[in-house]
Amino acid sequence: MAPIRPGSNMTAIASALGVSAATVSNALSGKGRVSPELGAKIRAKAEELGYVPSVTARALRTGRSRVIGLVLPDIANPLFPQIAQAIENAAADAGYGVLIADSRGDSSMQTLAIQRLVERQVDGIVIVPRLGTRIADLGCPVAVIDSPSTPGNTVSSDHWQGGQVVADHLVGLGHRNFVLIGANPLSNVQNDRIGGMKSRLPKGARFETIWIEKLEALAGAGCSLGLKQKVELGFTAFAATSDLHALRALTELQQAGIRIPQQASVTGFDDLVWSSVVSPGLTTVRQDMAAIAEIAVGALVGVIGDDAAEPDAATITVGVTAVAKTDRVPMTLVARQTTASVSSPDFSPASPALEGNDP
Amino acid sequence: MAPIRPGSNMTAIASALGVSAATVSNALSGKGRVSPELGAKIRAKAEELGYVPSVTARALRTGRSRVIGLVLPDIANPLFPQIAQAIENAAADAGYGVLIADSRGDSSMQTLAIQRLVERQVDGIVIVPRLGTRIADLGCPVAVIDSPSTPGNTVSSDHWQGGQVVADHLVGLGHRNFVLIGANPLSNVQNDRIGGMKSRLPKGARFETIWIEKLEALAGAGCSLGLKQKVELGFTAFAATSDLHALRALTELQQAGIRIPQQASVTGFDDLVWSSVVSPGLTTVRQDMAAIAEIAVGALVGVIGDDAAEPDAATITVGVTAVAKTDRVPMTLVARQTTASVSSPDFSPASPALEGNDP
DNA sequence: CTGAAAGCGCTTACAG
DNA sequence: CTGAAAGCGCTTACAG
Repeated sequence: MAPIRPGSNMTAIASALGVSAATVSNALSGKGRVSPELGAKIRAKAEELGYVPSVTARALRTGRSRVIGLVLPDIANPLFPQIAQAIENAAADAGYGVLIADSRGDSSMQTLAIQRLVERQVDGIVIVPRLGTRIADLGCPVAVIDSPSTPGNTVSSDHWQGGQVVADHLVGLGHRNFVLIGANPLSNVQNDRIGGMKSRLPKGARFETIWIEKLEALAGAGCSLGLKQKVELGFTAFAATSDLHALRALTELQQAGIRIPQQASVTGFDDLVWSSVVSPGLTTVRQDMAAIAEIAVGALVGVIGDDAAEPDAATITVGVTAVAKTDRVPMTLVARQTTASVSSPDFSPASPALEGNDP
Repeated sequence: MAPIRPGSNMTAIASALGVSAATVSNALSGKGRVSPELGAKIRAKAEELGYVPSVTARALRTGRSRVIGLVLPDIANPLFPQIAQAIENAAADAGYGVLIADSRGDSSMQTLAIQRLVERQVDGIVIVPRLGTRIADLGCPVAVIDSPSTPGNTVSSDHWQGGQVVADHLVGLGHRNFVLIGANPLSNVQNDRIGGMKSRLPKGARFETIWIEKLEALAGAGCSLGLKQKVELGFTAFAATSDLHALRALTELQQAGIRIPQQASVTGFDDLVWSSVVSPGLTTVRQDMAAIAEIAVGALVGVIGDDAAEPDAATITVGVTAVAKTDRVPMTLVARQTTASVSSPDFSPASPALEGNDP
């Protein structure tokens, strides 16, 4: 097969104009000094010939590919579209392409997926690490998106604050009896969210936390989280650490004949696609992915730098973590269940007011 | 910044062994004839030095980047994770990387996103086209994933057959009164799915089709599809062309106090993440994304070819469509609502049996 | 079987 | 301000 790219290269422009390729390069990059007139002529000719620079040649020469990699623990994660979109946008704005990696759901494949990226000579990698994973030195700059509670430098939403926002909203609706629903007690993100929620529950509020790791396992008939019983026990607010769990709670409650939001409120996190589609809509908290992506990509680009690759093997930079400090990006409430018929803001259940049964 | 990659290149191996770079290249690629002993020595030394080939240099020399692009109309599409994962896997198996493109939700940006990909010299592009979009000649091989009903060469699930599978399932449960729910009457995919469903409704069955394009608009309080009334009119099966619409139907029915699956069955399409999480689970139809991705990537790789780029400008290949024929990949039912209390398989509604009120 | 040479398209010191 | 030269790391005819 013939080459895909149009035939025009710097040499073509140079010879068409009787100048050198170096001058064309200088004119087009604006780096070397070129007379205004010649510069204009060169740019015009480039335009005329439909010149498209060869990123490949540039990469070979400069040692920078202008591509970053994106790694998620599980590409099937419902948050992936939001993240990928934000990263791609931020990268494109910075002149970078985004190569994706998938570990095929297998934890042990994650390293291989990252390695494939490195072999493709990405200039840096954005990683949303698998739960509990420490990212090894990759030999290239890395930006980690994770909870601020995670050791090491990360960019992240302020999940704790997000939890507070949800709790404030629920408390404002009059709720005093909370069921907090999490997926994994080892997740820093989820612990932050739950911690933030708890921190805003008023004196006398009652809460209970349930962790449900394998949500799909409940799909079988008869399986349930027992949420109906919680309602019978006087719980009225069901606050999940993810929209997926909130969806489970919503449908299970509805299935049990509980009216939402009249008898109970359900909230989630992340404003995933279905939260605006279910009836009633899910109150949730949205991450500012654009801001997170900008910080992550910006940090990466900063470390990658603009200087050319000097073949100075002695100073090979290994395992740079690009994000220099822990950035916390605020989250915003998306309230879709704005009413609730909780008896009164001062309502206390018949059972003694507990500070919770949590460990 | 110093170059990221380890210092070892072919020249390093060559000089360490006192041979030429050409021989190293031949030994490592297995293309030129090299004596078995020398070949082994070279491979050992490469291993020892931690040699990683420069994809950049190879790309510059061969004219092929070994990267393909992936373009979806809307990266926020809930099917995106499934597709991206499948394409990435198929591409990795074929030795290709995957660069993503995003049009930022803006239809007019799609062309720009594709152009960015082309400028990065991808060897080919996999496109899931925006509704009604014809893909212009891109100057590089393209594989289109779309409905088989779409003009031109495409790879696709057999959406019609998928519709039949759903209908067969519902009919088998005893349903005779169907509400078909689609998102967009202009979508070939959805028309195929609905067409397939209709084709399997038995004589005397009644059906009605409703199209609901802006699902999110329903999130507001009071908005509804009026599904409760449908139940009152005797409809028992609600079959949507997407899990997102099915989710809306499920929650709206539950919200209205209808018991699922006792009083009505709800089915969707695509086995999106929440279909196994809601209560009760959604019966749905799964696409074989792995097979589709393999066909798409395989076709692309076939067109890209193994031959080197001869600078034969006269035969620049423009707008190749890589997929040579319309492939139809069968879909499989995922039944999660396996019971229904429809009076009897021969039950006919009081109202006259219609062939449907559809145009 | 092995090597010397050219070249993919660009950028970057270094001269002029 | 402009150009000649070298080189990023590889592959591919072509000689030997």
